[in-house]
Amino acid sequence: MTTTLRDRRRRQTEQDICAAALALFEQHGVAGCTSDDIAAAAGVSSRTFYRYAVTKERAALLVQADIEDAFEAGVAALRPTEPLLPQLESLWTEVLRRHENGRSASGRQLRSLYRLLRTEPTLRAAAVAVDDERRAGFTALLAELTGAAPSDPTPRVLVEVTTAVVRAALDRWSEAMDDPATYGEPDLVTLYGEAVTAFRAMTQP
Amino acid sequence: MTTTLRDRRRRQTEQDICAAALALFEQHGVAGCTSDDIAAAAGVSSRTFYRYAVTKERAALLVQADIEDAFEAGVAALRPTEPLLPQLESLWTEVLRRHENGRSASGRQLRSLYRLLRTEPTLRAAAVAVDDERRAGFTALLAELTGAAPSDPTPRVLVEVTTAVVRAALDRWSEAMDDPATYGEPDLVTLYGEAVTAFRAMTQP
DNA sequence: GAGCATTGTGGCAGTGACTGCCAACTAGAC
DNA sequence: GTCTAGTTGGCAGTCACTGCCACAATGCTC
Repeated sequence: MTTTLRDRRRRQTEQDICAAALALFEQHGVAGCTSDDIAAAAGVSSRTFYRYAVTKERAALLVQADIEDAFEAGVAALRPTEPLLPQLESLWTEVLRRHENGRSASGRQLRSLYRLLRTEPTLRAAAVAVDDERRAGFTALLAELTGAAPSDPTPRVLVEVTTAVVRAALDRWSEAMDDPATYGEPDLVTLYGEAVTAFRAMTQP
Repeated sequence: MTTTLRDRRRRQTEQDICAAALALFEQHGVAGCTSDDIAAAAGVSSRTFYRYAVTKERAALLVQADIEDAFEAGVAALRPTEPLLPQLESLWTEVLRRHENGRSASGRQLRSLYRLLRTEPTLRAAAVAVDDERRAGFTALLAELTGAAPSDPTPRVLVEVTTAVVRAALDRWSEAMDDPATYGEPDLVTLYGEAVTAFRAMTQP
């Protein structure tokens, strides 16, 4: 067993905190509950709540850490000599498909989160902030992988643009949950595919 | 005179607050000064400081409001029937050129801000949050302008992608200021041009 | 399985960011 | 001049977050 007891505990309390935050945010709104409330609901002291969550809002964002970890791992496994844009696009497709499962617990939590993002500006602010941090990591990784010169804009543009398309898809996903009339059954992978198509259409007229 | 005295006062204190925030952030770091400090330096009470700045960090971000206002105005003046991507790209070029002036006061403040963004994570978090808010506005405007269906991903993708390229350029700009050895004389418009070139290269292999 | 090193946890006190409320003021309209 | 609406300042209060320290649990080693 490579995972020690401490590791498992750690992951467990992390999940507890995240679940508690999502539940309370949904029930009372972000402004309607305190960090102490979340900590208590997760069965943990206020102090350790902050050790895990760093910020009240970020507690709810822990669900998507897995996704971004998966993407980062995928970036490390790219083939730097072949065209990167299509590789990154199919990597995103793969990652999104694997995590969007509406039947798994984390899949449902992910939906909760993105529903909340539409109505909770402070939560959204936190989300874009962590997103930005992660992007910096992706960019550094990609730059190292391709051996690009530090002044070469390519890695940055690549990361910024591909994540921009993903963001467009995620925003539509959020919207679709509150408004199923306009969209049909909202399926994240499909929405991402449509965003990629729109992207292609606009770059090749 | 269409601008009333109140308007002028308002703009003045806004600039005072912004200038004070930038100065203190540069001198003592964001964590090294309180919102009261900034308010006092701007000659205003703590209460009205928050009325203008909303957030301690956002005080410094008021400099770039002009730029985003200019871009938004430009979006409203686009020709919806012609290809939008090149229009948006030249709009950004235009807007950046007009505001990057290193000799004007606001131009120097803009540089200060972007230098700070590299070293101050909380400031950067606030910056990406306001950026996100503005993008939502751009997207809504563009959607209305083109008369796209609400389920059409095109406006969103368009805004996300074009701003993504700008962000890549701005990040390199920040970096260039602290490291003039790697880059030559950092010129924002040039950097943006290079980012656009990289973008083209990666979409048309 | 006892003892030691490492890591995780809780409690507490303190700082400071932000808000609601109200009272005083000031520009603008007539 | 006066009335109205927008603007400001001063509290007082809440709550997010942090540093510090004592204590507990885990993992390692013999």
